Order: sequence, then structure tokens, then C-alpha cells
Amino acid sequence: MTTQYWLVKSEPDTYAWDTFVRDGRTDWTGVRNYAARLHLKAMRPGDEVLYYHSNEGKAVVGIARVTKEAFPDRTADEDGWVAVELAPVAPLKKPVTLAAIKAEPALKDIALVRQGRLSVMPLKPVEFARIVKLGGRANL
DNA sequence: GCCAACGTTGGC
DNA sequence: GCCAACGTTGGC
Repeated sequence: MTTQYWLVKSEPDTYAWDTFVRDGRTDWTGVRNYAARLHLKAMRPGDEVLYYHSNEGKAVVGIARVTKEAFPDRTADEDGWVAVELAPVAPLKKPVTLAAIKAEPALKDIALVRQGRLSVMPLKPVEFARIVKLGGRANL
């Protein structure tokens, strides 16, 4: 199984990257959208995930890793919704802003730009690498 | 099954 | 705070 690449959004007011790092791992719950759920279900342990701050910040701030594949989201009122477990891997030296992403011709087609409301989305390996390169990989 | 109304997300 | 985009709901 080759590594897959993803991007997830979080509002820093709700669950910021720093909190995630302090926690060391987290259950990625609360997704209530069919397209996003499809992506959660396709995630496999070891897949790499960009962590994007929506609203405040509007930037990719770090890299995470899938540590547990999809399981039932117990925070949901109805059955059928799922969560995955994520762990932080590395922060970016410099957040990669939405504006910077939009300015990159190679990143014009990613869902972050084209489908603004989607909260979990796949990235091509080259797109993932491009964003990491723009920000610079730091150490935890 | 279509489509209008409504709610939510998220950029600005 | 406003509003565009878009997903969901519900009437017919």
C-alpha cells in the first residue's frame, strides 16, 4: 500500500495545531459531510495529512499522520459517521497561507481552492510535497 | 425526482 | 458582519 496524502481543516478556535501537538494524538471526529466521510474511510495508517487552520490563519501549519483507520464517531447522533486517529509529525517553519497556495499554478486545482467547504480532501503526492516545500519542514 | 428554501462553512 | 458556494431538506 503506497502512502496517500490528505488535507484536513480545523478552526484554531476549536482545535488548534498547538493543542494537537500537546495532546500527541487525537480522534478526528465531527465530520458530517458525505464527501468528507468518503475520504476519512479511505485513509490508512501511515498516510500523511496536512493540517490547515481555517477562518483564523487560513494557512497550512503542520504535518500529521494517520495512526488509526476509520472507526465509528461516537460524538455523532446518528450511526454511520466515522473518525480516524491522527498524530502530529512536524510543524511547518512558515505557515503556507491560502493566498500563497492560490498563487501557485501547480496548486490551482486542489479542493482547498476549488471546493471551499470541503473539510477533508485528498492531495496528489506532488501537491503535498509542494506545500511542504513552500513552508519548510521543521521539527516537533 | 425536481427544485426552492434553508443552513452551514469559510473567505473576505 | 456579510455573503457566496454548496450541501441538505422537504413540499409537491
